[in-house]
Amino acid sequence: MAKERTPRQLARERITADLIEEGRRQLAEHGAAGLSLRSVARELGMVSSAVYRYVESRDDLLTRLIVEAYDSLGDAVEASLESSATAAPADRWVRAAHAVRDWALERPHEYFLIFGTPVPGYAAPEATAVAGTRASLALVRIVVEASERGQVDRNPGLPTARMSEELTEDFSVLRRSIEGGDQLSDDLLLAVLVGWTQMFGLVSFEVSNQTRSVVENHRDLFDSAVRLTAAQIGLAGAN
Amino acid sequence: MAKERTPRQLARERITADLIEEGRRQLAEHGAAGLSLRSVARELGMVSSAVYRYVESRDDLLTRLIVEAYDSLGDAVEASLESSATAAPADRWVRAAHAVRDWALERPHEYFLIFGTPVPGYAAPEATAVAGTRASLALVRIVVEASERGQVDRNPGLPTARMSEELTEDFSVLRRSIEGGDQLSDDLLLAVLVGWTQMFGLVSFEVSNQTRSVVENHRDLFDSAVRLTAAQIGLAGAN
DNA sequence: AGAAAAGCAAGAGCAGTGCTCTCGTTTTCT
DNA sequence: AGAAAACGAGAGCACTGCTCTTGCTTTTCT
Repeated sequence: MAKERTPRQLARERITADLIEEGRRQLAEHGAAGLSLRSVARELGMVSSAVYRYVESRDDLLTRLIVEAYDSLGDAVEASLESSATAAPADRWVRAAHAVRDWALERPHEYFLIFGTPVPGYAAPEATAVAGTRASLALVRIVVEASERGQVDRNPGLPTARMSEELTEDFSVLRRSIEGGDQLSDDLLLAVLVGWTQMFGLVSFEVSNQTRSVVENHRDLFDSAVRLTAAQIGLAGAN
Repeated sequence: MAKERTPRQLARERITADLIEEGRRQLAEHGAAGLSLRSVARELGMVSSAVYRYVESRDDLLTRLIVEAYDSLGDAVEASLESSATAAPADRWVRAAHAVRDWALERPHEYFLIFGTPVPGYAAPEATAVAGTRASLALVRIVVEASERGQVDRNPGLPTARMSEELTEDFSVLRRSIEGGDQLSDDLLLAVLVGWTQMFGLVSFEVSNQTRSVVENHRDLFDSAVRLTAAQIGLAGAN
């Protein structure tokens, strides 16, 4: 019961990988709308019907590319997290945010694949749901770890907002799904969610060129913005 | 030299309007990817080549729909602004934000047309740039008017973030392009931008179902979130 | 080892798309 | 009234995703 793979299986794996690779190439160049199975087949020197042996449909290929993109983004953010393990929480937050932004600017099409318009008839399979949370979880972890080290200082001047009972109930559930989530008070959790959505909102705006008439130095704006959200969360080292 | 329109011109206007109307219908139902000129023609009982008398291309039709969407969103937010003229600034902010959210949830496809993936070969014409800023400007106006009435209270406890010289220079330019922009200090302007991107970020997440596993009561979360950003901006009436 | 089964590449074909061009017809302008 | 412009219809091109059939090869079962 060894794990020997027959030549055919090996070939299959190689061809499938080539397919995805070429798909990723075309996606990066022309965007999701410009990804064509026929063109992928052509580029790989096979006839169009042959690719259906390896990929169920165009949507299937797209789904794999989405998962890949999620993983790639997750890798980038987690790498940032590790490299900043000893830094001040606020700096960790800022650096992780920059990791997201850099990643997005480098691969706008892949970013849109994740955070843009749900492609064709959408309904992104649940497969993506797992991989999809890595980047977000990484951001949360910064706050959790900071809190555990007593490096979250929510002084009384920090603004808060009232929440409905239903929302605090939701927060209880959410907290339980986060490792070390009991570190996060309702106020803190809300601030984190706000910071989280703020960051992705700004990245989205920038990647889709929606901030072009607002500012010239996008990087500086982003830096100050996430630095501000770090302060609003109460992360130590924000000033 | 009266402005009498010939029957043909009248028919042209009517048909063009019908075309856009049917396009909007299909967009709302199937999304931008599912918008087909041939299908629009079919639905209107004309042959596919005929629509090219009224619309240059598929992208042209899409562009008109984008402009329409921008205008529709702008209308919605400005209407909210007027209806809340006498309310506390923080409440105006929250209500305007809900206007955006409600609008987006009602027409997700049109929302994505504006804030989602740049459709096909993107390069949204400059025509959209004008209409595009209305909703954002409305939010800014809330803060400007609040400031003019002395209803912005940036007490010393409010977090801030340092900015580069280039960014403050950008802010100077930006300020001049805003009516009453001299009301907005650097810190305030940054807070507004952060609140602005936060709001759209959260709406985007919700419309694209990215918050499904985070919370159940999305409306409550949104409400508390924008209420918090109102407080972070320093709008009076946030507590 | 030999037969059956499964996997595979290739081609033809279907239905759909955006878009162009031509050809009569109708409307408008001079 | 005659010239010019606008129009609807149709055919056609190049492209897409996807299916089905046809032979051939590899793997697996007996």
